[in-house]
Amino acid sequence: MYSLGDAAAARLIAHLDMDAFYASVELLRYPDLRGQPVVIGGGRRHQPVTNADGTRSYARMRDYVGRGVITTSTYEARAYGVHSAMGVMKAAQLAPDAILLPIDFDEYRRYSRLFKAAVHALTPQVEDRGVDEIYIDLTDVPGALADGGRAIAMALKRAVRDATGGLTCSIGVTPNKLLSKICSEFGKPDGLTLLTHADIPARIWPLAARKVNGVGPKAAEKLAGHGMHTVGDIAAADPMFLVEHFGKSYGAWLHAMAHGRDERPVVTYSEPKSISRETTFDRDLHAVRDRAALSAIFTELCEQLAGDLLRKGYATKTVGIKLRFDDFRIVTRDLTLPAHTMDARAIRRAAGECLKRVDLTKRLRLLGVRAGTLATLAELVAPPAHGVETSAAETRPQRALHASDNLPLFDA
DNA sequence: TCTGGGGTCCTAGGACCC
DNA sequence: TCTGGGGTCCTAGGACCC
Repeated sequence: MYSLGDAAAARLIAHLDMDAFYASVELLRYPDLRGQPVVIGGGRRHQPVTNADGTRSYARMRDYVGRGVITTSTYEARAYGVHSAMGVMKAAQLAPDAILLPIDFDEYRRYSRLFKAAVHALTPQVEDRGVDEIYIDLTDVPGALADGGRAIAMALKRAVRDATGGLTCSIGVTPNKLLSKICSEFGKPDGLTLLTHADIPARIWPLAARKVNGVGPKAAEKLAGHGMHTVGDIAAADPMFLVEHFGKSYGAWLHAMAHGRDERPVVTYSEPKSISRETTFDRDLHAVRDRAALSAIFTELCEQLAGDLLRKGYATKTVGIKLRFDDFRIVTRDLTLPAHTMDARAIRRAAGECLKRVDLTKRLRLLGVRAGTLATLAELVAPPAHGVETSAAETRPQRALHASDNLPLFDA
């Protein structure tokens, strides 16, 4: 049954964020590093070495050479000014003696499954937001509305810790996702913050606009240009002014956001919209001079993408490419096929067509291939109402693509 | 010696159809 | 011959997030 009151019904939403997740998982494996500045990132060429006497030797930041960036770091490393997305080479200038560990996504995914399973067991309404964070709808948890969610949140923190062998998380509990996401940052690590609408002026308005999920560097700069630095500044602004300068959609969102309004539901399941593979080269490559190397990389990306599609059970109808030039300019091209496919050769052929539409004078830094307009194999076999037309032949995986296949690529 | 890889959503113009 | 409007698909770019 639906009643008009439903939309306005008070909710209780949690945002759970694992503390320095990748770094914390590494500390479980290398407890001797606890308390030290540790940085995760940079690729795979700096594995720790176990010595004959059982001790371990680790790579130091100062020894790194390459184009990798920092994925995350321990709080001790952050104290040096090191932060995510910073180039490792640059970060090494700030913390040359910090330990550098390679990224091990398989291990982080394993711990991700562990903590999410623990949360699921207590509260089934969970929305995945990547490996290290989730939203949870606590509205229907018995007793939660009575204490603002404190008891269930503490139970969740305990469950996560027990399931992972000691990993901590921070939780924000508020009436919506927007506020909860902000609050999970408060009191990190191992934090718990409860907040209601009444707390917004005192606790949210003083925050820098950039702290809000959805206000990035560009928007923050533009807001600052209009004298708006804090969330409170935006809340005080005329909504018409915001719409005028930031567009109908984003302007209206800014106004609602600043007043702590957010009706987005917790979404427990969604199909992927696209799947992609991309790689940054060790050195910039030229379409003509490095034709063979580029062609081989292009082929491999298409094969990996086809493999991902097969493994996950999707076929694509829109194949796209992404290029990043040496000046960091990004260009994308895509092509919609007459029917869905998951065949590496068909994907490479389509990607090759896309490539022909790009001026390849400048050197390339990155190459990527993307599969969009996805359909599950079930949808292809039994088309839904507005049938995704295809034939069985196109859904059947075919032989692997070989670099020796003579395809018209990088024919600049 | 800056700046990874995998995503989502929005905008906007043109094609094409009714 | 002229005058509109709505809807969807395709493509390119960009902001933002983890």
